[in-house]
Order: sequence, then structure tokens, then C-alpha cells
Amino acid sequence: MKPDLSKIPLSCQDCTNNSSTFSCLSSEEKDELSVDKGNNFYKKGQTIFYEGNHPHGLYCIHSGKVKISKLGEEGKEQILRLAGKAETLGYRALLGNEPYKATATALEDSYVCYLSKRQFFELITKNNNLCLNMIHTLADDLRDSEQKLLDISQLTAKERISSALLILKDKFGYQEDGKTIDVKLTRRELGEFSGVTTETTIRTLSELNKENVIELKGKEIQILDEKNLTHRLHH
Amino acid sequence: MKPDLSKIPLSCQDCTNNSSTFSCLSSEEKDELSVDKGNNFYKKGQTIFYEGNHPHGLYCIHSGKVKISKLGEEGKEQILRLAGKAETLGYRALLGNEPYKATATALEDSYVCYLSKRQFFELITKNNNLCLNMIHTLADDLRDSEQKLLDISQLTAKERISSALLILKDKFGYQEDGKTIDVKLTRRELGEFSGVTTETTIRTLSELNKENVIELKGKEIQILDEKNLTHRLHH
DNA sequence: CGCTTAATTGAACATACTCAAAATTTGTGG
DNA sequence: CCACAAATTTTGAGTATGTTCAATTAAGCG
Repeated sequence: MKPDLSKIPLSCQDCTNNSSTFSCLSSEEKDELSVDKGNNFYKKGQTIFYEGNHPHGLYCIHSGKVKISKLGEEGKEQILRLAGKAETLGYRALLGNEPYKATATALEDSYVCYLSKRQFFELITKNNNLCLNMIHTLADDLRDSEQKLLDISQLTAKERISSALLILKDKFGYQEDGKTIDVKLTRRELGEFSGVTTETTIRTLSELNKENVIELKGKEIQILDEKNLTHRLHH
Repeated sequence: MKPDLSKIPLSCQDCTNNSSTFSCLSSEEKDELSVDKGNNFYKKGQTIFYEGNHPHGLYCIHSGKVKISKLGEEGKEQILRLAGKAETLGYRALLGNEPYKATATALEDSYVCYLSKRQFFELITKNNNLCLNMIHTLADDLRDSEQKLLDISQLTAKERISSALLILKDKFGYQEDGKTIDVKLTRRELGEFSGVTTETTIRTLSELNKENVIELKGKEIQILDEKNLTHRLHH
């Protein structure tokens, strides 16, 4: 299956995704933003940007899913957060005027737009609503990051896996069957997201499976007893 | 020693702190911001705002030091970050239009100004530079939070304590002697900041002491071998 | 001073990690 | 479309790190 870049409209104006970030822009502004827009295809596993490099623009996911992760000293990865359709990538570094502090990798074949730094900054310095939208995004991410910090610091492995499953479900929802989480991660990635080793992740999933809280179908995970997962986290 | 609120000027215009957040404001704007300004004194240990409550304004530390922490399910605290002179508190919740997700407590006797939500929002919706400043603050905090996440997830207790000491030193600097970290935390608080139990914190500090990396004088901690601490973290 | 809070030390223990090896799945080129 | 190589998943056993719990000493502070 070859990538078909014509799937992405040339201008953000014609984008069918309703991005919360850019919802505040007028049609003209969206056109302006798209002047230097690049349309890229990333195969599953491909890197979109690397920790340490300098940002020259802003990524916006047209379709697909992406993980944002950091590498520890021993080479162990920690997934900080996941992003899907209509979400922007790399804005923390861009807005903070810093190199990327994390790496973005496609979790599945993804179409991703690239907005030039110049156009974006031109807009953000004159459009206050865009500014406020970015503030909201950052505030949300900070809240989530701080909650994750607490979780990793204080929850047991089983609780962290449970929490991770709920986050995945909240973020990507279920497939048509209403129970299969709509994202595929390797056991390793689920572990890296939860701050747990692969082996412990596997053992924990299999426990939850035995307890009929979840059902495992290869990489697909079904949630059978959502309340059980939630309850586990709130005492 | 009774609090002397006259130490705080009535208008931000006359504030001797140069706050990076409000540096972009004109004198008139600073006056405007101060219309409903409250000047508060918080004794060491007093709470400034509670997790769960709704923000009605923005705090700005005139002098003193504050910890921002979250409570886990078992009642164990995790200190997310520390704030000192000229830093703002509670902006994440205010800007995200949410209840506070953490609690702020004075680490020492502190004078803290209170800026009304109304005045602040009036300014931020019309002053784009203020907007961009808030974005910078949020971006910095997000970067730090994500780094802390990685650290807590992957470093050993000793490394986390080392990292915490370096963060304290970077944030608050040294006293006149050029080696005593200019903030006093209990062993418990240092542990809560590092994500380690009090006992392990004590044992680790005493190890570092034996190794002549630090010197302990009660709650005061001197850093004798900064390179050793740094080196420990970068392989 | 007396009383509460904080710091310290010790010993037992548990959770989750490491390492190793086998089974299974996935991807790819012929 | 099959076969083989590579990657991933799974299971087991041993272990280390840091926790918990308990008891003692020291420090703050009204």
C-alpha cells in the first residue's frame, strides 16, 4: 500500500479534521498558515522528529497515531504521551524556543502536515485566540504530565497498567464493537507508556485477563470491566 | 515576628521583583492589574490553595518559597515543583479553566500577592505579549515535568536525590558561602520531591555525606562536589 | 522545660526487575 | 503464497532495590 498524499488537502481551510487548536482561525488565516505547508507520510515505526534537534515548524497529524517519548541514560524509553488525528506535535519545543526534548514516532502509517515556523509565529503574534488555544493545550498537557508523574511515583505496576489502559481508551476510544481499544501497541510500548518492564506488563495483562477485566486478542485489548479498572485507581 | 504587609507595594508598578511573566506590561497595565490586588502573608506550613478548589485569581510570590504538591491515593504527597520570589502560582488551573490539580504550601514565611482573575484575563486577552509569556512559562514547566517523569521512572533513589539537590541549587542558588543550598526542606519533603521515602532519603544523604559529595548541617545542605552529582546523572 | 515533630538506624520483606530460554507472531523476499 | 529470519511474546527463577515497620535519638517550639 503506497502512500497517497493527495488525501491531504493543500490548505488547512479544506481539512476535514476539526482541530481544536486551529478552530479559532478564519479561512484566510488558515490559507495563510498553509502557504508553506508540507504533506508527509510516515510509515509505522518511522521517526517524525528527534530529541535534541531544533524545530523548524509545527506538525499536525492528519491521520494516524504517534508516540512522543524520551530516552533514559540506559537507553530505556519512556513514552510521555500519545497523539492522534488533528493533534499538533512539537509545539512545546517550538513555543519554548528550544530543541526537541522528546522524539516523535509513528505508531501506525500516518499522514502528517508540516506548518512552517514563520507562518505559525506570524499568526500567533497577531491572533490572540490562537495564543489562548495554545495555552489551553499546554495547560492540559501539563496537567496530564503531572498526574502521570504522581501515578508513576506512587502506583503499583498493576495500577499503572490499569491506568494506562483507561488513558488509551479515553484518548482513542473503542472500535465498532464497543470494547476493543482503538490503538495497537506492543507489550513493550505499553510498558514504556506505563513505566513498567515488558515482562511485568505481560504478566499483569495476563492477570487482568484471568480476572475477566480485559480480553487479549494479540495486540488488541478489549476492556470487559471498565469499572474494575477505574475502581482500582480510586482506592 | 509579625507580618508587615506594607513591605508589598500596592501596585505591581512599584514592585522591586522583576517578574519575567509581567515584564512585558506597561506601567499603566501594571496599575490596571493591581486594581484588586490582595497582599497576603502566609506563615511557614500554611496552605495557599488546595487541590480541588476553583481558582479565582493568580498568586505571585513577592518573597518566600512555596511547594506545589499532589496527594496520592494512600495520602502520600508528591512535590511537583517549587516556586520562589517573583514566580506565579496557580496559573495552570486558571488558564486551563479548571479546579486546582495541586496544593500550594508555604515552605517559609512568605508574602504573596493575589491578582484578580478578571483583571488578569482582561489583560491577557488584549496583550499578546503577556499571552506569549504565559506560553513560555507553561512550556518550561511542561519540559521540567516531563524530565522529572523520566527521572522518577528510570533513575535509582540515589540518582533521584542527586538530581533533586541539583534542581534545588539551580532554582534557589547558594547562600553567601557559595555552597549551602538556599532552601530548607525536611528530609520528608526532599523525599517527596524526589519520589523516595523519608528513610531512603536519609540513608542516601548520609551516603553522599560519607563520600564527601555533600555536607549536612541539620536542614542545611552544602554541595561540596557538584561535578560528582552531575556526573552521576549523565552516565 | 516538656511535648510534639523530625531525624535516624535496623531488620525483615515485597515488588518488580534482570537474565535466560522457549514459543509464537510478524514481516519479507524468493 | 510459502519459508525463513527477525522480532515479539511468554514463562520461569533468582535477585536487588527500596519499602515498610518499629524503635530510638535529636531537634523545635510554646
